[in-house]
Amino acid sequence: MLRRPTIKDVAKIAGVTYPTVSRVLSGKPYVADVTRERVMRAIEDLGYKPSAAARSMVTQRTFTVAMLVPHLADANFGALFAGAEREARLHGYSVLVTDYDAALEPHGLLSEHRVDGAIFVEPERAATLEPQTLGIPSVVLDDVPVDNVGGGKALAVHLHKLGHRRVALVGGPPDDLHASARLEGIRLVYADAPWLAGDWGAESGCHLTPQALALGATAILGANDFNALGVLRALYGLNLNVPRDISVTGFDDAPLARYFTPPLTTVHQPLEHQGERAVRALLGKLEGRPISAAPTQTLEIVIRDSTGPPARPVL
Amino acid sequence: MLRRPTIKDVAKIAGVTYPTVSRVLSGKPYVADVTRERVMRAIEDLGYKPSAAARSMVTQRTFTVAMLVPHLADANFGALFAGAEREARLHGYSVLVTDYDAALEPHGLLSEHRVDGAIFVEPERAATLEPQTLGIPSVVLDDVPVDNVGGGKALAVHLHKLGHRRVALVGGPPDDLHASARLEGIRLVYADAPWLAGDWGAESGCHLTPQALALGATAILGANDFNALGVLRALYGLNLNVPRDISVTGFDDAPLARYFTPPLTTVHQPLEHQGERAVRALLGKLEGRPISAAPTQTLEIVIRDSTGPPARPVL
DNA sequence: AACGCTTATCTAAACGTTTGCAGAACCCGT
DNA sequence: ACGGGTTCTGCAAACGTTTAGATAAGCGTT
Repeated sequence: MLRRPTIKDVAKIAGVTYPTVSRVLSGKPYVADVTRERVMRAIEDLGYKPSAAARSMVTQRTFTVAMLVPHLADANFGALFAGAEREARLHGYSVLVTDYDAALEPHGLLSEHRVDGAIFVEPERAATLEPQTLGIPSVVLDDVPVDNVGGGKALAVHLHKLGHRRVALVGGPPDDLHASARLEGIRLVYADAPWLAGDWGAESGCHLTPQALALGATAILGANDFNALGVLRALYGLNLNVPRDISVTGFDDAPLARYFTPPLTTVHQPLEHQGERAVRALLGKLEGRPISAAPTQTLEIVIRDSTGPPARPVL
Repeated sequence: MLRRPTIKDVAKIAGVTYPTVSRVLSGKPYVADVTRERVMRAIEDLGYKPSAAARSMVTQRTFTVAMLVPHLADANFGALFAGAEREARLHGYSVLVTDYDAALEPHGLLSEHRVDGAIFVEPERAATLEPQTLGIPSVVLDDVPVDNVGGGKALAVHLHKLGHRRVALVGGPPDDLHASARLEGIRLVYADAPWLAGDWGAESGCHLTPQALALGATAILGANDFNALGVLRALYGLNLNVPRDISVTGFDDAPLARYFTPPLTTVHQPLEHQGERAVRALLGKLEGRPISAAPTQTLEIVIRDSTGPPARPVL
């Protein structure tokens, strides 16, 4: 197998010197049309592909940004990525996804200048990484604020109107900002609503449900949709009907939430949009543009079948 | 902001020439202990980080492989990635995830020699990309064969033992190999089982359910867990109880499947293991090692609450 | 017919590494 | 004291680009 063709090979068969090829490739002005065409043909004929390494060697840019998630395994970030990807591509950048551990490895993305910047999807680790330690610009997804408080409140208002007098928040890590904000919103309506914290998984919602019931809640709010799924599962096990006996809500409006049994009342998170905005913020930093503080994004409630009036106490 | 430190800066303050630094960095022999230490200290002091671009410029390697999924959005590949990542790291490689479109872009990963090889998670596009077009070694996840037929059969056997006489497969793209293999397994038991094809999403399972019922099925097999979730949703809407009125099964054992209502009987897919094996196969190709054909992996059925004896026709 | 302008191309340096080869210093047996 | 290993370090070329600056050619003015 022979060496891959380089810009010089192209130059030779096009009958020009290699910087000219470079000019053609990067669409610089001052190239005669006929030359450009000859070069293009040569590129085509040889199947030439530029070398990103060589390019970024001299430009000191990779035109790539990393999107870092805590654990790739719990990847509910699909739409988020889609938005980020689209926005990035629009500006000539590409996006890579990895998890924190892999990226921070000695040979990882972040340690070797392989990306121009990074987006941390969960603040978790980012907070502990001061920018100078990191060596590259970064944004945290939360730099694009969403109104978790408002979302929590909307859910609470909905339940209150239905007649619920006692509700509980279930799931979400105890020190998590998102979860806390959601709780805050709920407490705007139910001042003393208890919070049974856990993590973001279904398991958490599942095993905390009995406690929520013991506290007399007639509606259980999952801190996110997966927590809610766990709650649904637990109630099914307890032979309780949703929403007749108990109402349940989620948060995020995961694509699957509308297919839960019953379809879940939740708060829609515009993930795609957030992805876009995170990329815009990062590219802004990269190109030294002034970054205008993003306005807080309001969240819409989605009412499905998992909420209803509380069960009348049997007289 | 000053220039990032290079190997030369390190050399200068360590009082050696830069190739020596290079030797230290790559752990080459023939470096005096005291020199090595001085260099290490200099690296530390300067916060020097090697430049991946420069390195791969000369080595012609990036020590990175790409994992390509059709659409990042439907990312149920969590465990798969985790396995791949671990195996890759073990061999000094890192793994990046993107989707086909992004990777094949003019400036994408694959077009610019930014990765040494690629893993295609779904054969879909891979088939249309001959290796020479691609320019880099690649493997398709299916090169690591799993026994879809056996899995389908196991499910069918389970249902048959329970007493079901008529079942239907719902979901999965009509020309998909996995889906077809699963059907094949099912037909080993139910020779004339109908297949209502669609795609891999919940929606597909949802809207095909009425047809399955019309065909007289007492058990509906989702082509994957998401299809099954859709089926569950549709049955809920029809006021049918699972498993009392109808049995439902999935395929893949997604992490969430145990939390469905009711918890889903399905076939466990050892995704993590598959990820590992795909990486091993790819690295084998990369390093010119002979690749031993992987033995087909058998799949285990997981019985939960969504299957039971068929409803007796009301006499 | 010499002059400046614009347009097109070339020359050469630079980017930060790795690596083959050539010295230099040292230790060993003679 | 001397050749012959070792062990360490320096020198220089190479990897494939981009880009600033120099040069050349064409053309309309004077």
